[in-house]
This record gives sequence, structure tokens and C-alpha cells, in this order.
Amino acid sequence: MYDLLIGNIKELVPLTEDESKLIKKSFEPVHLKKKQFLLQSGEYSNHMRFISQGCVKLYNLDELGVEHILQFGISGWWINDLYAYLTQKPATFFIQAITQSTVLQIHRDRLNELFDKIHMMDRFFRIKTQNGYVALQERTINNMSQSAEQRYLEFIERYRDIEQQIPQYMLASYLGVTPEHLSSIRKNIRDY
Amino acid sequence: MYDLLIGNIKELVPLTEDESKLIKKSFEPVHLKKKQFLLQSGEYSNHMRFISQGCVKLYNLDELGVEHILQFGISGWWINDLYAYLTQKPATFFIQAITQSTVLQIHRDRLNELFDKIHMMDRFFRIKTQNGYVALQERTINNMSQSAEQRYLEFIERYRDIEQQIPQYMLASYLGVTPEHLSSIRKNIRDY
DNA sequence: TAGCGTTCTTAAGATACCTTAATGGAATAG
DNA sequence: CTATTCCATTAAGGTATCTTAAGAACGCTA
Repeated sequence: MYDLLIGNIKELVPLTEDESKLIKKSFEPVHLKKKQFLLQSGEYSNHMRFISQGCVKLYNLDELGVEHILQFGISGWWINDLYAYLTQKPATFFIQAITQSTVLQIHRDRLNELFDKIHMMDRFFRIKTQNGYVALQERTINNMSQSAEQRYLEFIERYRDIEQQIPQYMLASYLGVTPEHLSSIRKNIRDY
Repeated sequence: MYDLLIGNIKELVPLTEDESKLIKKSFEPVHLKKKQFLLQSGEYSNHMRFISQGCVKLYNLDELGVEHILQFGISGWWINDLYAYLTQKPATFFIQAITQSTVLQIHRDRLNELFDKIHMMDRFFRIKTQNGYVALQERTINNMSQSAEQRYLEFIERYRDIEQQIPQYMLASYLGVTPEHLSSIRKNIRDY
């Protein structure tokens, strides 16, 4: 369980054996049943979270109560309401398990200790956040310049592993269209 | 000119006098005339860039040649084709001056030296990127859940200083609508 | 001062996507 | 095993936004 986490970090920065041990000790596992919440709007987000197993979604509700999925997370991904975590303000997002999941989480205080003890942890999160930023930029550009059909086709090609774990209406929410419209897009594709 | 840069860093992390000097020495100024390019698609982006003065835009062109503005940058902001910078692949974006501008830039090699010499530089860019990520997440949510009119009103309230430096058709591009549509939105607002 | 490029506006017709409502199949709970 | 909820599909009518085209206002520059 912890091997996936340490491996994830070592992909980007070097760690000594002692540092790896210290990191492992700082994370605690959380087990989630399907539909269980890891975070709800209004709560405080005091942990950085790494998905060890399963599939979760990060979403918010607009004034009309409509759900907008900002991000999915599967095994090997980090997920959080980063704004709430950084500012220590109440969360505006929900994080909920789509399937039974296991998450490794570290409290902010402990992570800040790691930042001070291990220079490479600062670097790891810098690079990780940079990569996330780049991915989000690309999504933004795609949302601006592509039709819903193009975005759908790109998603299923790129994230086949996620598509197979989520219901279609959640994918619709992520893509920014209604489930009905996604259904009709799929029909058009079937009919060539 | 360099004071703005050092001040920008010291807002987030502490620096010694020596470190500040080292940082200043590592950045070089670039002067841009209106419409001049700082980076063009296809080129390599080997510098991190800080806008000291003026106003620039980061955009790409889609298959039809339509311009999509991903980000504006004004005095005190960082701007880059981060993907191209990080991967050392050819840029897919353009960075172009909207008004006469001054940019301070640092070469990747020199920045990496700073990362090794000054732990706080890793932290600075970690925090800076986190903040950028959070802002981009919020924009993504807004794009998914709000009408063009709501996005326009939010932009002019939040970024009044940018709005006053850019032509309206560029704002339309940033908001993801046509200039004609933005014009009609403004007409509706005038008429209440 | 005239002329030209740039930017903004207006309007008509086209299209992508939404809303609502109804149906049937699949998954889940009791 | 049955009842119930959840999910995907279909279709009709509505709305937001786009496309195209034209003209007006503004500011450079010759």
C-alpha cells in the first residue's frame, strides 16, 4: 500500500531509506466504501491525499444544486480541495468515493514538517503541482476550442481506465454537458 | 525593476541578502514593443518569465487558426508555456506583448542552480504553482457552471486593471465567446 | 487632412446544447 | 425473488452562442 506512494514520489525525486521511512510514518490510511465522503463542502481540508486504490471524484454544487465534477482520481493520483487546504478555509468541494477505495493521507502540520526536513519534498510537490497545472491548462484550452464530441472522444482515448470505472452521467458532468446530450453524442458516433 | 521581482518572492518565502543578490544576477531583462513576441509556437521555451511592466497574452491557435487566450499577464505576474518549458519540447503557445512591456527572465539551467542552492526557491515555485493551479481550477468550474454573461461580469469586477489594458475582442477570446456575442452581452447589461 | 487599419456594434439565420418528460433495462436492497 | 432506485436512451421544443455580413467609430500615419 505504501509502496505505491513511495514509488510515486521516487519517480520524480530521490529519497534516502531514512526519508522513505519518515514519509511512510507520516501518512495514515483511510478506507472508504462506495459513495462515502472523504471531504464535504463546509468542512476543513487538513490533509493531502493520495489514492492508493479505487476511484473518487472531486466536485462542487452550483446555486441550483447541480453537480460539477472537476476531477476524477484513481490509484496513483493525488486529490484535494487545494484551495481549502492551502487557505485553511472551509471546503467548497466534495470528495466522494465512486468505488470502494483506500486513501493515504498526511496532515498539513506533518507535511510541513517534512518540507522542512526533506528538501526533496518541496521539489516533489512543486513538480507534481506543475504537472497538474499543465494538465489543467490543456483541459481549459480543449474546453475553449473543441466541441463536446471531440472532448468526449479525447477523454475515452486518454483515460480509458477511468471511463471504465465511472457511470456515464459522471463523465457528462466532467465534460460539462448533460447526460442526455452525451447520450446523443454517443448515438451519433455509433451511427458514424 | 528587480525590486518588484524580489518583493514578489519575499511575499511568500524568506530570503537572505546574499540570496536576493544571487537571484537578481540570474535574471535578465527583455524589452518588448507592442505586438512583439516573447515566444512563438514551435520555439523552445527555456526561460521562466516575470512581467515587470506592461501587459502580455498567452494564447494558442486551433486547427482553424482561431486564437484562444489562456492567460493574460500584467506587472507582477509570472507567465510561460509551462509544458514546453518543463518538457523541453517545442512550444504550442504564443506569448505576445499587448502593450509595451518589460520582462525579467531566467534560463532553466540557472533556475535549477537556484533550486539547488536555495531551498526556498523550490518552495516559492511550489506555492506559486499551487496558487495558479487553484485559480485555474476556479476558472474551470466557472466555465462549466456559469453563463458567458456571468463570467464577463466576474472578470471585469475581479480584473479591472487587466480589462483596462486590453481590447474587448481579446477578453472575448479569454472568456471563450465570439467578440460579437460579448458585444451583445454588454448591450443587454446596458439595457438592464 | 485624408486614408487606412483596427475595433466595436448590430442583425439575421444557423447550430450546439439544454430542458423536460417519458420509457425500459440494470443494479441493488429487502 | 421482488420491489425499488439508479441509469441510459429518446424525442420535442427552447435557449445560448456562433456565423456571416455590413457598417460605424476610433486612432494612426502618410
